Amino acid sequence: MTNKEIANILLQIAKIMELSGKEKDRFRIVAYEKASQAVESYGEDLADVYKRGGKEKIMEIEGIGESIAEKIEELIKTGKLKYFEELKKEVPKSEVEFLQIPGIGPKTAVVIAEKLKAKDIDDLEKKLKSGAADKLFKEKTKANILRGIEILRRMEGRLLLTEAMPIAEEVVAYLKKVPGVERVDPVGSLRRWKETVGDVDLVASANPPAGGPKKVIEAFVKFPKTSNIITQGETKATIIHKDGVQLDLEILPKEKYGSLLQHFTGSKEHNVALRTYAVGKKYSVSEHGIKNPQGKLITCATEEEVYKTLGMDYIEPELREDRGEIQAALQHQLPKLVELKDIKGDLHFHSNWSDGSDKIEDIAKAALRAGGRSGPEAQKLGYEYVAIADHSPGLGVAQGLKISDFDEREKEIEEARKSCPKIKILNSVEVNIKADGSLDLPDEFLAKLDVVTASIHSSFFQSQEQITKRLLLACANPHVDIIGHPSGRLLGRREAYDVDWEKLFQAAAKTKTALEINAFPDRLDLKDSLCQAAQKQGVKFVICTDSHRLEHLDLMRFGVAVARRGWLEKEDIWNTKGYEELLEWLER
DNA sequence: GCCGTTTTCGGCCCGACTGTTTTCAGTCG
Repeated sequence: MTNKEIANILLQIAKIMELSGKEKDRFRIVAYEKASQAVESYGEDLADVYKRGGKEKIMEIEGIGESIAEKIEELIKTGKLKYFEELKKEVPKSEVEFLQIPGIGPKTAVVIAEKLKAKDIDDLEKKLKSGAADKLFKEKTKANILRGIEILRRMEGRLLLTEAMPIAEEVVAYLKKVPGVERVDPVGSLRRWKETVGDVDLVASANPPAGGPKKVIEAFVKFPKTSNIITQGETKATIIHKDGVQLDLEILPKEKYGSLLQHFTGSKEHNVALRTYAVGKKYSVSEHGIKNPQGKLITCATEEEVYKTLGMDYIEPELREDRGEIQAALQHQLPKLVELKDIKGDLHFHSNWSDGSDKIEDIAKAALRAGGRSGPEAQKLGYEYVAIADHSPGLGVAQGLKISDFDEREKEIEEARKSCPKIKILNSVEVNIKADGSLDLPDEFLAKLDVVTASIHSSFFQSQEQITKRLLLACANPHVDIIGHPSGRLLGRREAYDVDWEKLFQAAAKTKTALEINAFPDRLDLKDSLCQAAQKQGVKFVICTDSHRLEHLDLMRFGVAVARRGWLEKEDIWNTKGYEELLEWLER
């Protein structure tokens, strides 16, 4: 039973309690919701935690007490939960389904099921459109529900961060040129660099003399790539970008900008935790400011003031997920997060020898020139090194190289080294970890290479035992330096393979094998919460782009974002080291 | 149900918007 499955059952319990209306204590419901979130974002599999320390160990997780720990125990042991099975009988399945529709809460869900007798969302939509629901809902409510259904269907394909960010940046750049605009900031999950986002939310402040909020809104809806204006008010507007993304802009008053920016950035969980802490200190935090114990409202023009007023260090947006950042901010123990400018090289680039599209010399020049940085920095800072890591023979689909090909390729690397002496070109491979855990290149050959990344590209659905064994064998191989995309997940397409993370982290730490944070858009693998868990075990990382084209070098910032969300510092990451120090690690 | 430098009992974040029952319940972020 995975954390996700356990979390889902806990959430279902909360929903059924709400729907049945029998549970008068709403905090009991909230407790299940919180526990669900705690389980879902927990870095290690609870089944493993249970194996190590039983129920008591599970109770150590914030938000899980004795009662819920017992339920988790039953789920892990039997795969079932009697309490849940009984509870499910209390409400029809359709009601739980209706709750997914934005704008519909428990009360309305019950009305839809009992009075309208809708069987499912499709049936509900039909009844709303045919007029069968007219007695129950007036026009606006009907339209509201239909819109909710549409949003739900669109939500099924949330945007990848790597798709949403460039759109947001383009709009921000556009708005910054509008007269009177002082500040523009992306907010929400986008500002926290979460791996997927729903809509693109932006906030801005404007100077009245130049026309004020209204003028800015007018400019916003005229953004050249607008396909549709949904709403346009005095201070707020929503447009649809021509490639289908919804963009929201809200103009905020300057004097409260900090409080509002903080509020809209979230996460919800972070804000709840922040407010809860504040209450303990007799403060009250809202988007309008902070009421001190004397009842005086302190307005915050900057986010820094918000945290400072509460006696905390400033918390970077990437950390605002309620994973201990508030406690750390109070104790001045927040990590100094790694930054893009710390990255000194990329260790995962596919050339046209395998499935990449570029010559080695061109890769070297591009890495030297831009070094994964876009914008003004790109001109100044280049990488010190880049590793050409083509696929090994086993990967037929990606034109993996035979040993003789690698020898040929080495000649081209030598030539590129001569024509491009300012950057170190490392002779590398992304070698396959086969189903039995062996590698598809012999050790004698791997020994000749500068750096070796080992990755799983086949037999994804083996048992946890099998998969873990493969990864442990790869770590134990003295020639393997990096485990590539350790979980194998593809966002929106494939679940991670089933790994015993605890064991992998221990092995990686012991053998000084780095885990890759793969910056490719639908990977972002190892994911943030696992990075955090691994770092605690002493694991080191590399952040690599897995580039197949020159422009993929720019993806580095998304890998860095994952590392930052995983609380990683410069010291945790090998490719922040200069070439000499990198060699020391590689020759360990 | 969870949790504790005020507490093992008695709290649990806060405010805005929406539709409509026109004074507030329901939902959201």
